[in-house]
Amino acid sequence: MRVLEGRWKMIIIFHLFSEPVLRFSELERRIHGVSQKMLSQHLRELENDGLVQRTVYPEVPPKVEYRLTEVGQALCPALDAILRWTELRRDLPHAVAAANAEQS
Amino acid sequence: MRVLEGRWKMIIIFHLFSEPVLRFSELERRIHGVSQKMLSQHLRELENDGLVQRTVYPEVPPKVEYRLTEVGQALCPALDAILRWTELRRDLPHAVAAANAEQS
DNA sequence: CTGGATCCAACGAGATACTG
DNA sequence: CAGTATCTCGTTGGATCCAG
Repeated sequence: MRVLEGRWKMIIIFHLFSEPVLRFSELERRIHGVSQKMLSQHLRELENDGLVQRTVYPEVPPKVEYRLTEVGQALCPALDAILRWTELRRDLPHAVAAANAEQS
Repeated sequence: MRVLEGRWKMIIIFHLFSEPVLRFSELERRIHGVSQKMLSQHLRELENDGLVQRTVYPEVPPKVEYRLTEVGQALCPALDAILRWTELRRDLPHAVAAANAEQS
């Protein structure tokens, strides 16, 4: 379960979910604020954990594609559920604040 | 979404999911390896984020109960999906390893 | 274009001791 | 019982420079 730990991992997977094949620079552009180091590091970890497949095309200039593996795709329903939860959360933050206020 | 970041947060929520009301020491016993510091710190953060409700009984000895808020409970389907995914992952780690081996 | 290497700051997390 | 206070250390993450 610690496979998902890391500032950008879920975000990377989200992007590879909505856009099945992405190159390094495309991910970099889509994920605002990520550094090259963190992107490649997280991609390597996700690859080692079997969530992401890395395909290298021996060309000049180099071209590398990333896509989710079968296991990675199996995660999508779960991440979708989390995404929907975050949206739900924004819909009723007042109830939360009110409950906390009452409590104290 | 960073609300869930932290080594023990998901685990805490899992326990409050299967056992709706737990005291501090009960959580401490159930979560193997957590320190008091991390437990109370994560519980405070979860409380501030509106996922966990903290109830103090002004008794001697002190008694504090933790339970999920409505928002916290809404997370359970998502966490369940993740849990099921981790189990699925253990069922086909061979396919992953094989794919990696072929790739390289 | 796709990174690797290096350095550094900030944060997370554990161990330990102490308290109302 | 339910924490807080420190200290320390390892890890994470960012910036920058370099390379095939």
